[in-house]
Amino acid sequence: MDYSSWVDTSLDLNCNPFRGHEMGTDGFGLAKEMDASLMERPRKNNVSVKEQTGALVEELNRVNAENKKLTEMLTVVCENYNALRSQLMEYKRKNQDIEVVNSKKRKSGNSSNNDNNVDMNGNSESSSTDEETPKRQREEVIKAKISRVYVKTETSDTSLVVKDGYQWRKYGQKVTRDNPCPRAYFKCSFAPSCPVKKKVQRSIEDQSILVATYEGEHNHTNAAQMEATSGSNRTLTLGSVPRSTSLASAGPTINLDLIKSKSSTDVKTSVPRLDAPEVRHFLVEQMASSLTKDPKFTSALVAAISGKVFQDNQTEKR
DNA sequence: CGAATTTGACCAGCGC
DNA sequence: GCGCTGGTCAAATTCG
Repeated sequence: MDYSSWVDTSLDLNCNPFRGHEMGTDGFGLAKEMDASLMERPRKNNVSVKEQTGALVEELNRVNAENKKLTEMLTVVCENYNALRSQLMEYKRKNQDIEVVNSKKRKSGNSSNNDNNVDMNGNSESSSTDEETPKRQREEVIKAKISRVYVKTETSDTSLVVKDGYQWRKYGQKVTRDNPCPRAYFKCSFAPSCPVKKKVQRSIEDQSILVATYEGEHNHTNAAQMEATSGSNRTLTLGSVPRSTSLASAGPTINLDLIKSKSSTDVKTSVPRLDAPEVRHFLVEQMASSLTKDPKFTSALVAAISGKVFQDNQTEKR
């Protein structure tokens, strides 16, 4: 059975490791169990309504327990992620200091695609005491807000499109020296005044991975935030430019806003509230759509309903 | 027909 | 100064 389409909303959480058979790691074992119980129900003609109600209540309790467990696991995952991230920040900062000393000769404005020399605190290192024009200062501010996102795609997919919830207009494409795959240049077209640019190029090591480099900060709200509740967009981006470096699977990605967290001390404030009504609503919709998209679930539902109807007809005739 | 994309030309920065 | 390279512009083309 292919549950891959369900993985999207379950975040790969194995919510119920105790139920062994065929559960996989999709976190939707419960749905399948309900499914099975629905299938069984018509056969149990002698089961009274009371017993059925009791079973349903029991099932509901299990759903609640599982939901609680999922929430707890999600919280733990978020906490672990934050801890790891702050460690990574610390490590990068230390590396940065060393690298800056080694590369003082380099001009500050020369940042190629493979240049990882970006201060995560939003400060661009400049050792020169030259007078700086406002234009140059502005450029440095923009360049300081650089983030990179890795998106895994199908190798057959030749388009350089990274769905991140924003609207982009392609304004150029170039083959660069260090990578035979062309690099595409995008500008944010959601707001005319938005200064954010995006470069997308396939990774030279793994051509199935798209490397999207964001420059600048959006000065408007995210289009995905507006579309999220409609359920049409499977990408949930909370906040502005995704600051995190993520290796997403082919398909939907969940980008968490990390740009506002300048230090590890305020990391918690940047984590989206999982109990926020918007997020809950979105998750519920995604889960519902995941269920309805599965043909086996719908066919089982149809079988269960028709079985129930058939059963009712039989009892009425008696 | 308007919007989006493509693509060759152009420009600026850098190294030699 | 010249060539190379990355980035941007804008006319041409394609697409919905």
